[in-house]
Order: sequence, then C-alpha cells, then structure tokens
Amino acid sequence: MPVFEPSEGIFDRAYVLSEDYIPDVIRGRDEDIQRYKNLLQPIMDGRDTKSILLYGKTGVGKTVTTRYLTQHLERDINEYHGINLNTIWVLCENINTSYQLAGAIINEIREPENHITPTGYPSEQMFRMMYDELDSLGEHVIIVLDEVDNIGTDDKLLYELPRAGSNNRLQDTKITVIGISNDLRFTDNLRQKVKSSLAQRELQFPPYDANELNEILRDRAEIAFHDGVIENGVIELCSAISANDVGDARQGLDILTEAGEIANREDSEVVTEEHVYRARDALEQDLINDSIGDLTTQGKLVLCSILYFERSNETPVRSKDVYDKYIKLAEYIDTSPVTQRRVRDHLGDLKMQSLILESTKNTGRQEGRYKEYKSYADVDSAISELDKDGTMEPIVELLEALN
DNA sequence: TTTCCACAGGAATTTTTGGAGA
DNA sequence: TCTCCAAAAATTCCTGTGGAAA
Repeated sequence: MPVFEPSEGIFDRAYVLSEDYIPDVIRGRDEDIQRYKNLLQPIMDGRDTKSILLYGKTGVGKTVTTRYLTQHLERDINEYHGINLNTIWVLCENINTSYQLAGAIINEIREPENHITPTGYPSEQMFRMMYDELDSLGEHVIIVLDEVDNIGTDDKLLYELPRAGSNNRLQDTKITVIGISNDLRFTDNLRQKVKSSLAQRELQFPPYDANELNEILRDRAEIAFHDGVIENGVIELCSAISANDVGDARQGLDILTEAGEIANREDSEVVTEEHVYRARDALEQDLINDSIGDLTTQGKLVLCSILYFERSNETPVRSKDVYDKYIKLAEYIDTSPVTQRRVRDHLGDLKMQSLILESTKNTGRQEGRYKEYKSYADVDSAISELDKDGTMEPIVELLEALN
C-alpha cells in the first residue's frame, strides 16, 4: 500500500497559485513593465547598465515582474547573441550585514555540497571568495537582492557590488545589481554614496486596487482549479480582504489556496465564502504559531509571563510585574534570568510579531509612566504551541493548571 | 510653572556562541 | 586544541518622556 497517492479533488494545477509560478501575462503592470524593460535593454545591447532599485509594498508584483523579465532576457540574449546570462537571486529576509550577503551570494553560486558556513572567515576573505565565484561565471550576471532593505547600516557591499567592475574587483564578469525593497522610504535611510551606487535608476510599483487583484486571482484560479468549483463571490472576497489590507496579491493567492485546501480536506465539491473566512483565520494563526516557534527560550519565558497573567485574568499587566513573574518562571525551569532592560527588548520583539498588545499609562507623580501588556495571540493556541518545546513543559503544565 | 515618578529605550560595551584554519 | 573571527545576545549606563501633583 503506498503512503501517498495523488490527491484528487477541486485542484487541477495547484502550482499556479504558488509564489514561484510566473504567469504568461502580468496583469495591471503594463507601464511598469515597459519602463523596467527599458532599464534592462542595455544588457541585451551589450552596453553598460545602471543598478536598479525597485520598491513598493509587499505583494505588488515586484518579484514576479523581475522573474518574468530576467527569464525572458536570459532566453532572448542567448537566442540573439549566444551569450549565457546568469541571474543570481538572493532573498535578504534574514540577512542584515554585508558579510552575510557575501556568504549568501557564494552559496547561491556553489553546489550545496560546497556551501560555506555563515561565520568563521575574516571579512576580506569572505568578500574575495565572493568576487572569485562571480568572476568564475564569466559574461554577464544579474544579481537580484530581494528584500534588500533588511540589510541595515552595514551596507559596505551595497556600495561596492554595483561598482565591482569599475573598481577591478571583477575581471571576466559584468554585473548588474537589482535591489527590491518593500520599504518605500528605504532610499531615504541610505547613505548618499550607497544610494548613488545601488539606486542609479529607481522604479516604484503602486499597490493593486481591488479590480486588479480580482483580475490576477481570477486568471490564476481558472488554471489552478477545475471548472465550476469556485462559487460566485469567492474571488471577489479574497480580493477585497487583501485590497482592504495593503493591496497584496500574494496574500489574496495564499487565502485562495488555503480555502481550496480546506474545501479539499472536507471533500467539498466547491470553494465557498465560508472557506475563505476560515482560510484567512487559519493563515493568521499559522503566522502566530510560526512566530512562537521561532522565539528564543528567553522570549518564550517573557511570553509565558504574560500568558500567566492572561490566564489569571490580570491583564493588562505592567512591565515591572511581567519582569517579576518572568524571574519566577525562569527559576522554575532552572534558567538564568536576564536583566529588566533585556526583557523590555523581548517585549518589544513580541509586540513586533503581533503576539502581544502594548499600551502606555501615565499616572504622573503617583506611579509615573509605564507600559502595559496583554496577549494578542489566542491563549490556548499559544500554550499548545509552547508545549511543542520540551523545555517549557513545566510552565505549560502550570499554565494549564490555571485554566 | 516646576517637580517628580517610573520607566522607556538609545548607545556603548561585554559575553556567549559557533565556525574556520593552523 | 588553540586562536581568530563575526554575529547575536545580554549588560551597563545614561538621558528622555509626559502627565499628575505640588
């Protein structure tokens, strides 16, 4: 008996809904694509190119458009000139220094068995290895730095990389750097010399409106699902939810995919609006669970402290009391507690991840100014997620006992 | 209008962790 | 095993904040 069998049901070609799928037609971006194409044309003509910085909010088509154009450029330049154009795609999501970026570029070029480790090399050695790898590719290379705004103030490479040819760091390879940023004010925060190197040409992608989202989702749904399985109003609802948020097509596609999977699991023959609402909630919960799973032990302890007060109906709770409880919980599992200052940082991180809510109180001379916290995540779900980490088991039992 | 409270959080520094290479 | 290296986590020190009370 096989363990897995092809799942039948409402999906026809589900991969069409994935992030990696590049459609034949990019909707709602005609003018942007033409301008982008003009900036890449010098590569086709064998002329020097400028670095390009593309920015716009999440899910407005920056990545898919870049993939679409670089893929066509690779094919066309090979057909007309017999030149091999390499595109190196680096997702800078977890990269915040030039050192880490150099390591990521090396690993993009190398085979997995030759990947390097993220630390241990002197900086200059790391940069030299990166330029050697790039030079070994020869001809023309496009380096796409997706979510480049994650690279903070350590931006040496963002300045150097676009100038690598003119600075003789590369002998045999020409490179073009494309930066993609979700932060509309990214260039405002760049040092002038980095800006003039990385963002010689800029392109901004505006958010999609509900009609454009509708078109995108409908196009994909027609291929991804069997005929007639999407009930009237489902596409419009997915578009409306994502347009109402930030005009994010990725979010709309994720909700549609999840709604389809829920319908599939329940052997439903159609995807309904109710599936869409449940999909939205499930995706939100997944995000929270992922955030909890990624917390350090100290971060989990701080969250446990707030969950303790939540279970005791004593929220919102001020930071001082969170710290006192945190100390007790740390002792409870034999972990050395960190300082109050550090716990404030952890509270800030938990707030950033939408796991807790924060409000400021000020009682003047009486008790001064302080912050209060309560859980934003569903308490039962948060506790069950914490339960997956064995080290938190005694505290999870304590929290369960409060129920 | 000034003082005071209790933190909040920025900046600099130190410690810890994990990896490379001799 | 030891030294070097970079990143991340944590600590220490300090100034800033804003509203009620004086």
